Amino acid sequence: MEEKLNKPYDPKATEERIYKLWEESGFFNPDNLPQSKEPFTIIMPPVNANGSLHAGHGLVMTIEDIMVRYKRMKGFKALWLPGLDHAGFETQVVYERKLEKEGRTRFGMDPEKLYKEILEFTLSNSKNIKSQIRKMGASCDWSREKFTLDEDVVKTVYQTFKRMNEDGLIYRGSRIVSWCPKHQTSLSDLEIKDEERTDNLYYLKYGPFTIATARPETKFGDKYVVMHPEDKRYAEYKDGQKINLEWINGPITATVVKDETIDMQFGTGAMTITPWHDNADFEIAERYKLDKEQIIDENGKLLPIAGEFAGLHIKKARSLIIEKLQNKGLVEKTDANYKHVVRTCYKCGTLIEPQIKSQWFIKMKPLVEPALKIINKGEINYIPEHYKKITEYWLQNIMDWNISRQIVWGIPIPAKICTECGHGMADLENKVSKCDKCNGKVVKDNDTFDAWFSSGQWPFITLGYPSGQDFQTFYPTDVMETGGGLVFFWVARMIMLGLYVTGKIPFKTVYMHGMVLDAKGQKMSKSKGNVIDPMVLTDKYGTDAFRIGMIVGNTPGTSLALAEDRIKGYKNFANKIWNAARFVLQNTKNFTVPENPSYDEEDKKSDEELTTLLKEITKEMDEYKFYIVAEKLYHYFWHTFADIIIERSKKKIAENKNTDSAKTLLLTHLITLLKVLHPFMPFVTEEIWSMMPVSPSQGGPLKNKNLLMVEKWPFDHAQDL
RNA sequence: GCGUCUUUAGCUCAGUGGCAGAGCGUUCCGUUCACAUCGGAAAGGCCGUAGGUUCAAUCCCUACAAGACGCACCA
Repeated sequence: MEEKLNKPYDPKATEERIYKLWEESGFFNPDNLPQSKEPFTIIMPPVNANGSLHAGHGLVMTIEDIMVRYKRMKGFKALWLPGLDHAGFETQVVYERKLEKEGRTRFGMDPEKLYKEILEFTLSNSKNIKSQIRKMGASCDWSREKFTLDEDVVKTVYQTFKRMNEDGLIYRGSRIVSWCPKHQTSLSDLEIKDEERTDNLYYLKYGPFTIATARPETKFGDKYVVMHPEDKRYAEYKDGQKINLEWINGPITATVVKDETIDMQFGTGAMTITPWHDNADFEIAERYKLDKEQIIDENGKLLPIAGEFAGLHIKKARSLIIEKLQNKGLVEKTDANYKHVVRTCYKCGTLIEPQIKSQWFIKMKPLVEPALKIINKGEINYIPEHYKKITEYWLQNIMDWNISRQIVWGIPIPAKICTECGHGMADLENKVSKCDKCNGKVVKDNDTFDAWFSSGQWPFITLGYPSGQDFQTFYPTDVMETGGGLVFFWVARMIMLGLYVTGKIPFKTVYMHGMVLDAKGQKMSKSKGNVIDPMVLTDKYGTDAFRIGMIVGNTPGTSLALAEDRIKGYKNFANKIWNAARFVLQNTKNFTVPENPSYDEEDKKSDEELTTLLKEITKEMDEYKFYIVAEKLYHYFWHTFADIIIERSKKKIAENKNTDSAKTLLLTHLITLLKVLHPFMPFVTEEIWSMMPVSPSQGGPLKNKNLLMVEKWPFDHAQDL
């Protein structure tokens, strides 16, 4: 044992061996925990299987591991269920880039072949991810690991789809969706990035009106001119009035529409609408049952309605159209400094082209109401609290959810579509062969589900809903810990779907961590080149240093500037613990802690101080205030235990005065501190623990020894009462 | 435009209705004795601005400013 206690602590010689020890012990699996009482459950946010762990994952793994290790030591039947995410669109985009590099493209590829290739790609990457999760020290139960495309996951998702369909919560509708012309799929609001741009705003003559537009290339089919009913400038024009006028490709007849949503202050207060390619215009057209016409195809090219411009890409067409309008004398003026926000694909930056598409939608209202009710009642504890307000605000303004994606990498939607009337029917067993509305021919729906639809069901799916034993034992789960950015897209949806499917909340507490930024407080991004790889840091400073460095002072919901120096400082701390332990062990050889230890006065005081600390931090652990516990432990260990208690003991040992008191205090303090530090710095503490002598015949310091990870947390509030 | 958060030491951040805290960094001193990945000491802050509540405000309230993030169909 002594040979192992070399001078500096060496994480590289330790971590892999210790993790193996834990894993082989079986204690990651709550079924194997000794004397466990109530369950404590965390479902790991499924990690994108296609890449590597990033700094944010490092924080996730650390926080969740702290929670689960703490509860395990407190005697709970602690389950942390790991998962991997096929990450539908994300992964497909990564794979498409790979194809591009190889000079291939997914378009025209056999979908089955493409799916197989992506699956292979994902599975080979997932090994990497899993070893990185292990590297972080995550004490999750690998025997319960789930992948978002596992057979039973798909089965449950289908059941939910079917049930929602039967309950009338799902409809297939021709609605305007956000279409990425590059990736050839519709996207959810999450997958869209707003970008501020300065463009030309053209003032065009439209008969007696002047209309302002930034997108003249969409205007071919515009035959409605809309204005506010109270706009005095246009009082002479009546709702429904027809006006003949000269337009881009010749004379047309326009119809006047009066609508209150028009902003009289903007432009000229009059506008024409393009319902097929604009959300607002679509809404207006829906309200008044106006015609809708497609102008731009799925690739971003103009359709025959554009006349001589047909087949041109809209990017090229704009200037040509303006040129023609100018020649016709229809351009009144151009404002070159028009600042506005455009919507782009968050992956490729391509301008989103709204299109009307037939897709599956979920009616959100009936799902929102019960969710709002329970959130309002405070049945879900939000940390930090203001996320509750944010959630309520969002839920009150929610729109129906488009769950269809035109990509292969995902769970296929089990449905048939009528080729004649467009009606869609859920078809889990592949039995539907005729349209149940018009008796027409049907084809299989080729779309896949939005990955959030399945991950929104994650807490109960992973636990084997509806009949699994785990579902009975571990659901509702205790904590959902994830990034603040996912509060709507994932957390709110899990609450709604959890309530809908199981009738119960999916988790009692939502813990949201902030973003991990670079040392200067900038968002990390590949293009900026400021991405910090957690694996580089753990390799350099050790996982324990990385973990506690991510935690100290990092309050929930607040972003964290990750400076390397910060981690470096905690490497020194790991070493400090190591050396203090060496001192204690070397100086207490052949010493036995007496049954009823008696301390001298100052040692007694120190012993009481530790109890006070334990009381405080246990309360703070229960309140999820890890940032303060970590700091207190750091401080106490270094500046009280090492600087005061150890220094004091040196004198006593040298003078051979009150040595029993000193040695007892050293050992009991070390044992206790190792335990409470363990959730934060599991490797170094477990390693030292393995070297603590067991002397059963002499009654101490440890009568028998388990792994530190399943030792009892040294303070219990219940005893305190 | 709406919403949420932030503003405290050079940097990153805790914190409390009653002389302002930590880590890192800086300066000075110290190498046998667990650890130089160390020890000892020190410097350093009108707690964003302006009002208000209070015996007392960095903390509570109001306005403003700056920044971050989220939401939104302004053509």
